[in-house]
Amino acid sequence: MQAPRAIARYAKESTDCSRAERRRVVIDLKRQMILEAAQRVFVRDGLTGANMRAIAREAGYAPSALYKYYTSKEEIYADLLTASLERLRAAVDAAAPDAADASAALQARAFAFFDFYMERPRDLDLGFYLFQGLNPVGLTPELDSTLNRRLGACLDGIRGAIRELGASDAEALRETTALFAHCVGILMLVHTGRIRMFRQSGRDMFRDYVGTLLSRWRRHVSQDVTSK
Amino acid sequence: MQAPRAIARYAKESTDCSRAERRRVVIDLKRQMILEAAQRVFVRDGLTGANMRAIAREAGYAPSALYKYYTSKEEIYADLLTASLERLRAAVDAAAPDAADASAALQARAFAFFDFYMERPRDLDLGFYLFQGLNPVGLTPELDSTLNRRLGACLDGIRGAIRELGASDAEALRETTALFAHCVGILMLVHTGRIRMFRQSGRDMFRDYVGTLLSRWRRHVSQDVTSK
Amino acid sequence: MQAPRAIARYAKESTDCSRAERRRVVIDLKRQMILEAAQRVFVRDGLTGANMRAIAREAGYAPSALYKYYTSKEEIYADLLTASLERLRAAVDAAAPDAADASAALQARAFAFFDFYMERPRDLDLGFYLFQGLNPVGLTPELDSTLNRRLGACLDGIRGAIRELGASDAEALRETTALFAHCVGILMLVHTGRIRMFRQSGRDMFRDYVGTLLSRWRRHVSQDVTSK
Amino acid sequence: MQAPRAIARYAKESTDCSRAERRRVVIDLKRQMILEAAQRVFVRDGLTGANMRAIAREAGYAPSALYKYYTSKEEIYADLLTASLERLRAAVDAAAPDAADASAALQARAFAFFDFYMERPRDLDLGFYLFQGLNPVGLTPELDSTLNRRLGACLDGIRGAIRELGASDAEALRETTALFAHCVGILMLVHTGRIRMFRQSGRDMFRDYVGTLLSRWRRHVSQDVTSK
DNA sequence: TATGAATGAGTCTTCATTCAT
DNA sequence: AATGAATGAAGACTCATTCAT
Repeated sequence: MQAPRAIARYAKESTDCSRAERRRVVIDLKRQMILEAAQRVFVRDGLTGANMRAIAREAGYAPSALYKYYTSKEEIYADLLTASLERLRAAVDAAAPDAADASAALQARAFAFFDFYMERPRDLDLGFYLFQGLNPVGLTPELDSTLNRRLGACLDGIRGAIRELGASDAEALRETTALFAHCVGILMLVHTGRIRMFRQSGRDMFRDYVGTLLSRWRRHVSQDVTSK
Repeated sequence: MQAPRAIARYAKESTDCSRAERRRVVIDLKRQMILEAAQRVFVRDGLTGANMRAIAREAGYAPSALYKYYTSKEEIYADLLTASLERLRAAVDAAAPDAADASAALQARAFAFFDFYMERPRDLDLGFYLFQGLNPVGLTPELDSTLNRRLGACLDGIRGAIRELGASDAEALRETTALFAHCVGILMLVHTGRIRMFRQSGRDMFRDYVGTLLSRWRRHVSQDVTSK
Repeated sequence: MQAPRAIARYAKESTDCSRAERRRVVIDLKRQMILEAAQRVFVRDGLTGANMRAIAREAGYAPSALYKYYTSKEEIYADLLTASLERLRAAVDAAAPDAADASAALQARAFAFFDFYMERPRDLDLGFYLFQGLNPVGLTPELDSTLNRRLGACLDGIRGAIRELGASDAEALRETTALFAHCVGILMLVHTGRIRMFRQSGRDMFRDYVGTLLSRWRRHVSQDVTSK
Repeated sequence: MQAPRAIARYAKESTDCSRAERRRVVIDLKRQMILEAAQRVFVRDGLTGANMRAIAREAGYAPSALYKYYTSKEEIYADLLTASLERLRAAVDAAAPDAADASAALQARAFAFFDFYMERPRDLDLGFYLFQGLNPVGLTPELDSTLNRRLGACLDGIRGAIRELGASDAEALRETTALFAHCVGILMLVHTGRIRMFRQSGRDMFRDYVGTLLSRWRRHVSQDVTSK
């Protein structure tokens, strides 16, 4: 599925045909295929079930072959999260491509974010595992900042929309952070099943929060308008 | 820490000196000490590092000796969380013993809750692990509902205060759940270090949230007053 | 507390009152009680389930207390088999107390033997375990010959009856051995469930064998008679 | 012993040299070698001593390496018994290839059976252990019936010979079962050393039994002849 | 006399990883 | 480029036994 795409990408992008370049592309392709296998295993068996054997089997490789493309399990996990964040960004960006109305854009993007994890508990797992449980070997400072940047990119659209609603840069950042935290909190509750104990709906709760957020800044906007 | 307390408890509570009673107390004490060792291992090495061998070593036992006091690893984990929730409850209850002012009580309790986990990231870990990752063997329905009840008890004071501010039962439950979620979300951000990326302070964020919550219901109260 | 009671019991049973003797009696009594507990555990849980913990629990002792009366698990097992063989002998002896008719006596005793093990698979287990699997520590030459003697005593009645049917000492021994072997073989088949595969009844097979044996020596008798 | 044979078998049987085929053969060979190591450990240390560590050591492997070839200890045990029964069948079949004379064939096969176990007490152990003590995990109904069939096959030749001597199907089955039981019983006596106590020779006893059996059915045959 | 505490050797099994080919 | 073979460290847990009290 992905492979032909990668080939296509290669055909398009690569004009020079140096041997090293070709090799690089093939390796990237294989890494991609391994990653997709890992993703399938992850979705199927979760964190505990996703071991090198299982990933290798799913990828059609012997376990040892994986080490040609990834130096450790942690590296695969890290790449998996990177890809996950990439998909998240795509989902959020796709939510409000033409941000005519800041308020609508904010809502659309926030829900895109929320729903992405709501529907993909394994991606949430992965994020938490990597962001906190990852082996020192795996979580290099470089990787950490890369992941940060990717996560930040996912939230940029939301922050932009809040700014458009009249918030300063600092305010927008604070609100975005709070929104992110609230989102994460609700997702944890849902994901661990604790939400049942409160007899609430995660999505309704998130809607409430976004509603409050919007009203806060819409009022602000009108006040601004009024004050002019 | 705990050991002297346990001894003190014994001295206070136990007036009869029956052998069985005495033995029970000693066993409880040892369980407590093992638990504390487990807690230390947990704090030092996290979830993955907290295996029976490490706990035994920390407690000064051979691994097999632990099984006199706990029938399985999961049981230790479960007790660890139970104790953690108990400490949490004590912290929250101690925060506003005489709830003269509902608003002040809410604030005090909410911050007690927040600060407890803020200062004890491993307790948070533990809660998440147990609430989601615990072995089917360990997380019996009974244990699950016990843990739920304990967590609920921690939040009861907060819910009560919100009700006193004029919220209905259902509203108070929703607000409490949202507060809990927000709290959890911020703690995750802090705990995973992601908060740095947003250049925010977790505690300030939480203060903001509680402030908004308070103003929402204080206004409500005054509206109530006005409407009368 | 215990002493007076023990003395009273002893006063009934024993006539000489030396301290050492008294102690001996008490120890034997306790050994007996432990043995009975072990027997119950054995019947309930089989060879694999019969560990020191279980035996101690059943006997109302702490595991370590057992070592005052038995120096090892193997010793308990050995005593268990000794007692089992004793019961077997009682059963066989009780089968034909007044051996008027040698043929009837043989039949009665043989079936007593067979049925004893037929109804008590655990005793069979025990016998095989001890006779073959016992730790070198447990199976001393003395014990071995004791067990042999006890087993021999169980078969004496049968051997005597065969002799009465006209067999010489050597012939009677050979026939008894063969009968014993046949009996053991059938019991193994029954006990392991293999008999089902042959769609036969263990008891019928044994009856056939005894029938053949009887006819062989009854004929012999009549031939003797005829030749006179 | 077996290894060269396995290689020879490969050389003979395998004309196609596909990689998979070759690999299959090597794996079979290694399994065979592990099996032989297990067999040696069994013979040396008996059932209780034959644990994975010991087998691995004997085979020149690390314990974990065995799991490439066998998924569990029980599987090794099962294979061991299967191979044992296979060797037994070969021994019995080789005993009277051209069954010209039913009486001679019966004798030859019966003794082949008897001698096989007489010379290999551990195979007997193994059989009993597996047929009764095997873990539920290991003794699946399929395995059970396979083992039954293999054991049955070993006795088919004997049963056939008895039938040729004039017994009906049912009679032949009964006699075969009885012969098997007798054989097992004697072997147990020999194997546990109890036979010494009776001062008999196991082989002589078995000869007697077979003699009686033969005379019973030979007479039958002549009676048949006479009645014609 | 009996106990509770504790141990250490042992059980099977899993898994990430290495290395010669 | 890929593999199969193999490893070693680690996992939880059991059990007979010892010893101070």
